[in-house]
Amino acid sequence: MGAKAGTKAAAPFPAQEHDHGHCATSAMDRAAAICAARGVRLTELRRRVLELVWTSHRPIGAYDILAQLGGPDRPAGPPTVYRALDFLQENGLVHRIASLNAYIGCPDPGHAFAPGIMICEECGRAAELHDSAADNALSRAAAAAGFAITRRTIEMVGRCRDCAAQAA
Amino acid sequence: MGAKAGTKAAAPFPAQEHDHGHCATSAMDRAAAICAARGVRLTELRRRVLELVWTSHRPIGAYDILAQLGGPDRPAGPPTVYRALDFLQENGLVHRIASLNAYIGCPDPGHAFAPGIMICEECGRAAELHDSAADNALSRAAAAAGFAITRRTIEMVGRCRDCAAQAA
DNA sequence: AACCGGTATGATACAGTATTACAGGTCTGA
DNA sequence: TCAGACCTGTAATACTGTATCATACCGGTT
Ligand SMILES: [Zn+2]
Ligand SMILES: [Zn+2]
Ligand SMILES: [Zn+2]
Ligand SMILES: [Zn+2]
Repeated sequence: MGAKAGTKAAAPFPAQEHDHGHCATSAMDRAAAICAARGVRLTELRRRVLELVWTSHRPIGAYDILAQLGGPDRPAGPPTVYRALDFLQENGLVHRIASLNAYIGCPDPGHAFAPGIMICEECGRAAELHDSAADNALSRAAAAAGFAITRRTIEMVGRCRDCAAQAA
Repeated sequence: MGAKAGTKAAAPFPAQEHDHGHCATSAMDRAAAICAARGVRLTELRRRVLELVWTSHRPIGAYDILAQLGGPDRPAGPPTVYRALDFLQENGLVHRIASLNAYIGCPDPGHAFAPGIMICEECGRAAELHDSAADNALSRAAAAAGFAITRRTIEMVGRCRDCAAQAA
């Protein structure tokens, strides 16, 4: 049951045993295309940071990225990674997760509205949730309180389908 | 549509010119009642921290509280205020706002589910939003993705009714 | 080629937020 | 009273993010 989905709605959490190399390379391809279309530069540094974000489906902290950027011998400075992350966020290629102080690659850059983020406390993976019914309900409720939303953050912690199945 | 609300739904943002002393003292009264009912101790330190949180409807940072706890001469240590804030959160008396690293007093302790938080970028005030339709829509959408929510964070930045009226 | 403005990166220092570890104090019930 | 749980103080440290200034790169112009 669950996903009745008239829409294609790519499975939010990928299968446990998937070809993650494909996730990563296709994310890099999409990023290159988007940057080209926007006329912004996906430099070597930004590419490396994005690759590090995409090493798994688990959110990664800025300082974890930092530690892997220059090797243990020649560490980079914090601004280096924060600037790259800012660039990637501005172009919708990564999302920041406020409740974790961490970053996750966006599997579908270009979506208009900020997605909800589901975080599995079992396996540590995070995935996006897009649902117009929930968006609309929230907007309506805020509007009823006289509040006009300009940005929002929705982060959910819980248990993903795979981990629930494994526990049973 | 929107808030059909069979519930009373107190106005989320208080009027600009309200008797805020009343907000604060009634919050302290509710806190005392809740702690008594739960058999936990609302100590002097915890009471002072809660009062500082309630000095306005604007979220306040832990270090702002810290600075006001012992005067500028004898500042308290960070664990002092963090422990008090942890206690207040556990008992539902304050909420943490992840996107601001700040804390806000809960005007209605005891509500079962975590509220959404509306943050006005104009006046800086924050208020809770409770809406069962939005809650349900989000829960349904997550369930459709096979995700079971145990905690959630919903934070909205925008413009409150008062500030919108003032701008017009 | 030499120049130039805009953009990106490097490097250092610092600010802001939160936790760990340990010691000492206070309350409460047996 | 005494033991044990709970609460607070203090110091040190870890984690997260910015400010500042200097240098390097890139693309277009002369
Ligand atoms: Zn993958
Ligand atoms: Zn999981
Ligand atoms: Zn008030
Ligand atoms: Zn406002």
